[in-house]
Amino acid sequence: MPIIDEKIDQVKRIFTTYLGNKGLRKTSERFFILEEVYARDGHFDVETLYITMKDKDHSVSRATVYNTLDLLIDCDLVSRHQFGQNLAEYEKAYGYKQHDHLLCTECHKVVEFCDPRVHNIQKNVGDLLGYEVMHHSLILYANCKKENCENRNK
Amino acid sequence: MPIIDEKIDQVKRIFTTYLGNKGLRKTSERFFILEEVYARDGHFDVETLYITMKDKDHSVSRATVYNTLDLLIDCDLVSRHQFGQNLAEYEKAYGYKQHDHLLCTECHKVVEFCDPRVHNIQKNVGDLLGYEVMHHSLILYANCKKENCENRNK
DNA sequence: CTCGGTGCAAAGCTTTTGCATCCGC
DNA sequence: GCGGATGCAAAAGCTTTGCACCGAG
Repeated sequence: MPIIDEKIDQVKRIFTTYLGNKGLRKTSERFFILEEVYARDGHFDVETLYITMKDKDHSVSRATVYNTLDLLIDCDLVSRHQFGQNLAEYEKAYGYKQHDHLLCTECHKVVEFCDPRVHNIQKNVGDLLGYEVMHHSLILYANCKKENCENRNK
Repeated sequence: MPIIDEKIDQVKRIFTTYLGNKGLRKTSERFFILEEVYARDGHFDVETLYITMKDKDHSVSRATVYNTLDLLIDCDLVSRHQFGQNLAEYEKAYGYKQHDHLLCTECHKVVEFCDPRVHNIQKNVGDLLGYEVMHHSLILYANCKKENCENRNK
């Protein structure tokens, strides 16, 4: 059996357990949304997910999408990013390396990177201030140089 | 003359120069907004600034507030933060130490902190990926422990 | 059978836009 | 006086909410 199938099964088990522990119902809509999220690569917004599911005959309401994504975030299966000013972007989170984002302010390209020092800072600052840091958001705003940016001034 | 007065004069000179260089007009509204921003401590949102100015008989339109804040951000006199999902918060930036934020997810308190390693990461990652990083946003999401948090479950 | 979940549409909120008027240069 | 800036209100866009109906437990 391909690794990808194992992963989605594992994720479904985690979600099932989470729903059980919280006394929440295991509705088909919630699992359709989970499947669609994990079938995607990279970032997506609510509207895109909503349209895709409608096209696939797994239609759910926008309200249910928002509600379910909140649940998935709560059990760490999904992460939310606020790149722009008014549009939340989401991303599957289980089994993928923790990473941060660099945004090009010229062409709006998003590059993912990973630096272990971020985690150290998170830990140290938490200890210093007397907080337990659960997670973080680090965004670098940058200008691409000409040769790196096929979309410049797009 | 108090230091505070020197600072606002300095900031006004910077803004005047910026507007001059860009060929933008030096309107009274723009300087009223600059004054009000620098009279404030900590974070504020557009609506609060708008209401305060209306109460002080320096009434300007919301559109002008948004427009002017964008200019002030462009010349590094103001910084914008996206803490919540739908509300941008702003802060004066000139002459204040660069810092990042820790948010308590229990009581929504915001704590500022400063860690020099963040700047190193910004520089290193930029060099590695071939970007020039202009600025960054780092937010730590944390849980306060009981004794640190007078607002718990507020 | 109960009550939480869903769907739909309307409402809410922040931010942007269009257009007539105003004023810095 | 010209063209950019402002003010106002309407529009836009994402997210939340209210309510009737449905279906998991």
